[in-house]
Amino acid sequence: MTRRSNCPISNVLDFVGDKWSLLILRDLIFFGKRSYSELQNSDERMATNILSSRLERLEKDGLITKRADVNDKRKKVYALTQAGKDMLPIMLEMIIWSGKYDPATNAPEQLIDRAKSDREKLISELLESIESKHP
Amino acid sequence: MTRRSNCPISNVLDFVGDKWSLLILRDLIFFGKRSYSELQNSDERMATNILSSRLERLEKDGLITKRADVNDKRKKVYALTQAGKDMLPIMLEMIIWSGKYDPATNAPEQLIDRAKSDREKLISELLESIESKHP
DNA sequence: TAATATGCTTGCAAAATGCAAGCAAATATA
DNA sequence: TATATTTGCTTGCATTTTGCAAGCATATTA
Repeated sequence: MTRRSNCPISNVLDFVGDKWSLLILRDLIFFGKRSYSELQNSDERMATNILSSRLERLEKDGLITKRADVNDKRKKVYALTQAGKDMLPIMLEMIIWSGKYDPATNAPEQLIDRAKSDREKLISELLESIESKHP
Repeated sequence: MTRRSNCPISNVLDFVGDKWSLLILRDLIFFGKRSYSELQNSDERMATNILSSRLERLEKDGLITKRADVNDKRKKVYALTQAGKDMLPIMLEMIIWSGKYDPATNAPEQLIDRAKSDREKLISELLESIESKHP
């Protein structure tokens, strides 16, 4: 989206202020997904054309990268940039919010607790777990 | 938006996953706005029909309340519920992100620094400053 | 060599957004 | 007291975005 103002909140929303972009980043961070088909199979069932356009935009905006898979030439490997990884704290706060207000949340209690009281370590562990999947 | 899954991130996006809702909460928290016309005059210039529909939805979703103004019967007073206030940490993380990646951000350095290293106190101060405006 | 998997694109209908104008009730002004 | 202005919206319409379904080229597997 074109920049609406210099407000730091508005700015983030210009990048990921829609229903899908953060879910793609979530899948890359929390579920270790890397390919198009994996991303397509999330619980929320994003339409394939929307997924395609979001991936394009996230790449253009520097939040993810897209490479060819060396083993399977049909596949592409999607990965987070540092800017994309740095969206994680925003997501953790969302997890905390839902932990408080959504009785039906599927967030594990332990994750919510750690987001509250062991943030920094949780963040490094989650990001390290990505590294191990992107050798 | 209708609930797409039980994911805690998806859940928050179901409430505020659009370009405008969080900016309304921002204006209520950071700028102490309370009336329709004040909300209409943000830098991002939201269309009035969109503002109207978002306020309606935020109220229905329990993130804000709408009362009549006792002094001026034309006016309505919009205020945050606790659930709305609890979106603040999410916004603070957005401020931190923009502080790192947006060279043109208008976020005061002191705010960014405090969001990083003095969060809890910053949160209470911001929320208290709202109280004083909603006596 | 045929079947299947993968990562998309295309076409179209439906929904959401954005713009401009208008409008009733309350208040301020002359 | 009459008129103008402010406030908080609504309405109508054009544009953009989303969602659904089908299709398609290339690469891999059977």
